[in-house]
This record gives sequence, structure tokens and C-alpha cells, in this order.
Amino acid sequence: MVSAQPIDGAKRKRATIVDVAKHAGVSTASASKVLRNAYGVSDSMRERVQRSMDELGYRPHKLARGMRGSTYTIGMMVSDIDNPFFSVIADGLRGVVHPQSYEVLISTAGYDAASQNQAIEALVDHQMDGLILVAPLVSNDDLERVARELPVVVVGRHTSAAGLDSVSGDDRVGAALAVEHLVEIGHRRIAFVANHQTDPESDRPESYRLEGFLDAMGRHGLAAAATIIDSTWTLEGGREAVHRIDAQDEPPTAVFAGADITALGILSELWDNHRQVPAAFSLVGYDNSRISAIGPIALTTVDQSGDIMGREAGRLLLERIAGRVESEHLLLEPRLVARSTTAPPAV
Amino acid sequence: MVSAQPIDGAKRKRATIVDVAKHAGVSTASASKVLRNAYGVSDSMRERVQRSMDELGYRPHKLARGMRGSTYTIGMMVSDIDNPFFSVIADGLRGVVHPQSYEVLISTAGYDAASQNQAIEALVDHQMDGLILVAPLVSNDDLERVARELPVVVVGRHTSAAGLDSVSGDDRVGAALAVEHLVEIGHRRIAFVANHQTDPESDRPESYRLEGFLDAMGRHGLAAAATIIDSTWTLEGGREAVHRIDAQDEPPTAVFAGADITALGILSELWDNHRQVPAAFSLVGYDNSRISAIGPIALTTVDQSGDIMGREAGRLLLERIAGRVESEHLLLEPRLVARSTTAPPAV
DNA sequence: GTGAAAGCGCTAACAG
DNA sequence: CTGTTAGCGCTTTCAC
Repeated sequence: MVSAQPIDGAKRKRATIVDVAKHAGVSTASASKVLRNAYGVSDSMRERVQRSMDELGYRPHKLARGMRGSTYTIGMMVSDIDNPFFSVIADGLRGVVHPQSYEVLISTAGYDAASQNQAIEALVDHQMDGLILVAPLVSNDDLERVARELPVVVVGRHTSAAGLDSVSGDDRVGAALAVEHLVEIGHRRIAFVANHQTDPESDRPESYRLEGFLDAMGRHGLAAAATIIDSTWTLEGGREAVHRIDAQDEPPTAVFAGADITALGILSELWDNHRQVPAAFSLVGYDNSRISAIGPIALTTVDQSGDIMGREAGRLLLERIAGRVESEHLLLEPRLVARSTTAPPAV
Repeated sequence: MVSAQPIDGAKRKRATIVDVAKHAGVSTASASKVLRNAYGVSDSMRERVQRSMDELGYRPHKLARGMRGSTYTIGMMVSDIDNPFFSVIADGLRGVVHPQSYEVLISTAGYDAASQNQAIEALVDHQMDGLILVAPLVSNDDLERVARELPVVVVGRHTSAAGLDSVSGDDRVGAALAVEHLVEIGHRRIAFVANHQTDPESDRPESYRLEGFLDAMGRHGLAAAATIIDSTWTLEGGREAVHRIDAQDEPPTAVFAGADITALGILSELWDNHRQVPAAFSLVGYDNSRISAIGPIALTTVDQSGDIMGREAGRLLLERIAGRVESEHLLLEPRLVARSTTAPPAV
């Protein structure tokens, strides 16, 4: 009354490592070693087990692996799946981790700290081997807490949180690039659309871009000609910004939108009122999202090379999974992409 | 030499169900029942266990749950994270499954059957409770194979595969809508940009849209005025289509692009050559992606209400997880969104 | 209504 | 170099 035999004809279950081991006539431990490319297996055994795995169509059970070892899966948190910038990052990331037989699973988290924390927890609960957090809105404390549990790389946010890596664009330099370009073609009165959607924390890109804008204006003796338009970095925020800009006593001849999506909103609102860019004013975005290149848009913008960010983030994360403990913080050089929304002022 | 006491001061581990049970002074089995809202627990016990969970900050371990029961996670496969249509679906989906305490994890799979199959396997290996497959490019056989393993809902593809549900737009009707609109404002010579990027399988949206286009043209006695432009549904494909259109003996006065992204490519190419829409020809897209609404684009297009698709897909999947076995196939009514890229022909 | 005990598929010690 | 044996945290019979 001990031996249990599988009832054939019933829904055939997936092969397990026990089946493989039995089929190859070895112990499960050995089969496991082959699976993990671990040390101490003879070539003949490796081959035999491999063949059994193939024959049985064996695929390891991620969950079971995760219970003891690792899941070979890395989790990526993004606010929104529909962000061209995020998608480039994801591509870059996959490019470096796939060859190492890691997979990427994405969790979309929305734009508030609470739901982002929840999304991060979900990833942790799934026993990911490491996390890529893209432009997270959670506090540094939260970041550090997560980083104590598993390897974390933050992308697109200059964080001072300890115990994790980060890679982001040099937003200060990027903003300066936009200013230089506008000043060079003759603009003086320049407005910056600031993002105040979220709890302003000093290490967020928007803060650095604002700072970079103000510094650059100051360097050109244009501190007095700089205006800050308070809005949010969304399509709707861009539309609203137009009205705030128009309400100025001396309207600017150029607007630096801070983000492409905001610039798009501005473009839309102007268009609805039969106004043109750069006739109404010159416009610069930030991100060089794919849309910005589309003919009728042709937005002048700042590129922050998301693909490289993704690749570097993947590299750093793999290193951390492999055991590195010192933090690394990468700052990537942005570059200006001049298109048709900027022109010399009308005088 | 039996009692083991946790060494305090060491890195505090996450609370497990054993800790909760101990803390509440009940068995792990009971704790588990409370966790799962299972039958047969007294109110007093439920309350006691709940409090212990809160106090210990207990979060169940997805992997361990998945080993025996379910992971309360549903997997979503998309070709590309950067597709506005997919993102709306994802939002709709989350809207219905979150309240039931299910999470969504996304895997991006690219545009070929092989890597999509791989992405699907990855999701299965993670023991998802169900799968949402968005516009999958894999064969019906593959779909059925997966559907035998776990609940599956296909979105955006009319599939005849057995054992799964599907929800998609009525592409035939959508294409007809575009034709009606163009014919109504006076067009006769109309071109359709067809997608031949992938192995043409009869149940793909592109086939239905092509069919719908030809049928509608026929109904208006315009079969001879219909042209098919062979290209691919990408930005680049749209650009190329322009040259093929120009090469026609009698160029069409209107173009139905089959997808917004293609229309965007067309718009871009025209713009680069200083040609305008609808002056050069009227243009209709398909999808009503967010970009199409942006002022300078203002693309006339067909909306297939992705949010409803997402919601319905979630509902169907939950039903299937709950045990439904009969297949359901939903067909959603599309609707035309007329904007500025269509106008009566120049005569 | 509640609890004890047997696994889920895999990996990690440790023996041989 | 290979095999035995405990678990990982949870759910699930099945007794009580």
C-alpha cells in the first residue's frame, strides 16, 4: 500500500525534475545541478540529463525554484505602460538580461506613491531576483527598504537612497541644452513649465530640470527674463499651461515644456485656437519620444537615450544579483534634437 | 535539543503563515483559511487571525501559494509595451481584476510567433492563474495548447481556437465605417494600406479589415475604384506606402491606412515633402490611439474602445478561472471618429 | 469548527 | 562526482 502509480489516461501532468531524474536514471540533485549549470557534474551525466529534459519537454517550474533558489526573473515597475520612454528602456533592459536567461515581467503602477508601493510589493511577493524601478515616486525610505530585501536599480531618478544603483540622464545639463539652443537663436523671455503634480522631492527629474533651466538663464544674464509656469506634466497640463502663458504681462517668446507630453498638450491647445508653432512661440520638449519625430509634430526636444539607460540598468542589476554591494550611480549625457518647433523670435 | 529559537538581531525575516498562526494561537491551517476567505471559520477566529496578520505586517508569499493553490496573478502578453491601444486594454483589465484582489503582470513578446510563444511559456511557468493574450501572432494550435493548461482570453484577434474566450472589435464593420465616411463626403478612388508583415492567417484583424474594406467598396459599386497598397503596419510602412500610392496611374483621393501607426507614417512622409493632408488626399486610420487626437495630427480614425475590451476580457477571464468551460466570443462595435484628415476631394 | 500532517517542485547541505 | 535528505511557505485532505 505504498507504491503509487500514476494513472495514465488522466490529464498528463507537466514533467518535473523527478521525472527527468528517473528518466535519466540519476538523482534529482544531479538533475538540478545540470539545470543550474552548477559545479561538479560529469560530461556524460550532463549530456544524459540534457537529453532526458529535451525528450520530456521539461520546463522548470519558476515557483518551485523560487522557493529555494532564484526565479531568474527580474521585475520592472513603470508608472504607465503607455510611455514611449519606458518602452525604450524596457527594450534595452531585455537586450542585456535575456542572453543571461533572465526574463522580465512588468508591473504598471500608476502615478501615486501608494499604488507604486503596492506594485513593488507585488513584484517582491513574486520573488523576483531583482527590480528595475523606473522613475519611482515613492520615498527614499521606501526605496531603501525594498533594496534591503533584493537588488534594486532605479532608472530616471537621481536618488540618494542607499543600497541601490541608479542610472538617469543629467537633467540639469539637458535643461541647459534647451536654454542654450533658444538663447542662441535669439530668445530672451523664456518660460519653463514646471511639474507640480506630485509631492516635490528634491531628487526628482523635474526639480533638476527646473534648476538647470534657472541656472542656464542666470548664466546668460536672463534671470529676470525667466518665468516659471506652474502646471503638471500631462497632456491636459500642457493645455492649461497655454492659458497661464497667455496671461503673462509680457508673454515669453519661447517655452521649455519640461517633457514631451506637456509640449504635445501645448501644441494641441494652440492648434485648437488656430495658432501655430513656432509663430506663437518657440517650443522645446524633453524625452525625444517617438511621437515628437512625426512630421506634423516635429518637436525640438532633449534626448536622454533610454535604450542606453535600459542596458546599463540591466548590467548593474545583474552585477548586483551576482553580489556587488557598493552602489553605482550613472549619469548619462543628454543631447538636443532640434526640429521645427523652434525658430528665432518674431522680433 | 529540539526547541529552536529565532536569533534576534539577525536580519529579521519576513513573517510567514506559521508566525501568524503562532501569534494568534491557532493552527496554520486555520490561518490559511482566513487568508483565503475559506469556509468554516468562526468569526472570533477570523478576527483574531486578521489582527495578527496586521500586527506582523504579514504578506502572503505568492510563490508558496502557487505551489499548491493559486497565485492570484493574471499574466498579460503584449507584443510591445509601447502601443497606446494595449495600454488602454491594460487599464480596463486592471480595473476589473484589482477589486477581486488579482494582480496583473505583463510580458512583452515582440512581433514573431517564436518569441511570443516563449513569453507565454514564461507566464505559464510563473503559474499565473490565467492569461490575457493581446493580438497574439501564434498559431491556433499553440493557443489551444496553452488554453488546455490554464484559462486564456484572447483580445484583438478573432480566433476560432477552442477552449478559450475572445473579445475583439468588429473589424469588418470598422473598415466599412471608414469607407462609408469617405464615400459620403464624395470620395470614389480609395486605397487601403494592407499589412503583410506577418504570416497571413485568416483570423487576424488585418484580414477582416481588408475584407470589410472590399465589401463596403463593392456595396457602393466601387469595386473597380478600390486599390490595395501592400505594405506593413508600422511607421516606416506608412512612409513607404506613400510612394506606392504616388506610383498609381490614377492616384486615389483617399487612403484608409488600416492602423493609426501607418497613418502617422504617411503623415510624416507627406510632411517631409511639404505636402498636406487632406489636400494631398484624405486619410483615415484605425485605433483612435491617443496621439491621433493631438491637434496637429487630428487624425480621422476608427475607435475600437480598448477600455471596454480590457474590462470584458477581465470579466471573462475571472469567470473562466471560476470554472466556466463554454467558450464566449465577444465582438465589439467600433465607431468612427471624424477629425481633420478627411475632407471632400478636390474634384 | 479546528488542527496535524502530507505534500507542491525544486535547491542546498551533507554524506558517501 | 553523485545521491540522500531536509526543508522553502503555503494549501489541503482528513481526523478529531
